[in-house]
Amino acid sequence: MPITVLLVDDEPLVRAGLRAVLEAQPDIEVAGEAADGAAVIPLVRQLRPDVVAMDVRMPLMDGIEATRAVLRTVDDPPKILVVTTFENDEYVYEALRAGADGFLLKRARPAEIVHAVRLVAEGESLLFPAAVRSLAAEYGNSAARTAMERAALTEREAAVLRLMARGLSNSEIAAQLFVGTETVKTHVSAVLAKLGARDRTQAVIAAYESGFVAPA
Amino acid sequence: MPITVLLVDDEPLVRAGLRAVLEAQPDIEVAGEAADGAAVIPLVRQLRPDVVAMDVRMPLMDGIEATRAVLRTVDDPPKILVVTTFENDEYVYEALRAGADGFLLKRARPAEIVHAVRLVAEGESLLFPAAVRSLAAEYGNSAARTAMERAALTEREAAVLRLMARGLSNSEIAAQLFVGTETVKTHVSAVLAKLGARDRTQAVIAAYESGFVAPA
DNA sequence: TGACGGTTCCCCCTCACGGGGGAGACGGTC
DNA sequence: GACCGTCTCCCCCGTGAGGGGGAACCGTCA
Repeated sequence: MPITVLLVDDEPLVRAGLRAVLEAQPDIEVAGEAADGAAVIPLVRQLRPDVVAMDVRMPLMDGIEATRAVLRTVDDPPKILVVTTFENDEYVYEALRAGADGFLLKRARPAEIVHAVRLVAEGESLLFPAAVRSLAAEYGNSAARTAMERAALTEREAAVLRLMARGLSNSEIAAQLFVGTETVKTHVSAVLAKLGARDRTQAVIAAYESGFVAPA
Repeated sequence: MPITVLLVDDEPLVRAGLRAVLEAQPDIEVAGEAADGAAVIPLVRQLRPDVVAMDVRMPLMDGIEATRAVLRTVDDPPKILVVTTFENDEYVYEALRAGADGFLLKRARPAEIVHAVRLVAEGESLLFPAAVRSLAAEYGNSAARTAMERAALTEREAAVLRLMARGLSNSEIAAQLFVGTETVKTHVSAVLAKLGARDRTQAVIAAYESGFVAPA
């Protein structure tokens, strides 16, 4: 029998995208959709999906509260796959602490999305960002890796570095993280100091060389 | 004949969503997709779409620059529909100033999305407030590679880019190549223009993503 | 209670960066 | 000869980046 999935996202476009990607698979079936966390519980009770693909950032009730609510009030709850746009979204960590089984980046390729759904359906839990990071680091060169490990970046600094490595300016990073540009500058300075980099270009190079971010 | 649309968004999920929504209409046809602004111009020339649905926030070349580039370099250009998550996204206003014909919120309902495409295709421009979102780069993004291939850097420009990708400043590159810093600046500007990069950091990212330089 | 690290934001300051021009020298091609 | 691309260098100019301070809030932990 197919894996049944409930899609929860406030953007119809994202729901349509997930539906298109998942329904192309013979073993996966989209059982229903919801536009907000508040609608999830009755739908889960009614449809009893195997997996809930849940956006973290939603109006009214976000993915964290919705995750908690589902796990608390439903017997034999579905696996919860948290969907997010940003790496290192602190909402994701909260959702994982709340009991979600894995997370999924919206920029993932269709094949990766399908893979993630199958994995959580089978009871595997997807790697935490930290695990992914250390895994990736094993493939980097050891000098850069140890530099990066010694760096011991905070969550916020790591998030800023990731966005730097995507070519974003300080003000763009600020918009992404919902903070002021002065705050971003503080984090950027901390990253540069910890990595021994003179400017953001050198920091991005270090990120690539250490495997902190990976090319194609 | 159907309205042909080119989708430009860095998130595969959003592209899939737009495609699903638009292709459900008999009079609309998705001619192609691109993950980054840098890939838009050749695709527009090749496919000659009626409408380009373009995300504003993209790595390497954002929707604003891409809009400018298309309008400047293509004869009989397509209508450009800017796609965004946030209302009041200053990027959207910039894109409209750059010559975009309308904008569209990602959280719009499918019917509204279809309506917007039909309207701009007919030559109407729509300017009601709304928004979308999206960001992030597709791993293994072919846009960077093709951008690099199309770039056709001269020997000198390639040499400068290699040194940029080692973290050298303009004056250090100048010393390394035994030329003046003004000369280096000229080459750097040429590299940025050819790669569609906004600054040296984005150029270095493109160099890594395209395999022009490889991590250790 | 107090210390501390992390996050947020503010000030002032300097300067390398990158865009906009222009220009001369060289070598090929038509 | 005229033309074009490449490489070299020059000017002015605005701004984003980054350093050096300081400060407030919060949770943790001793």
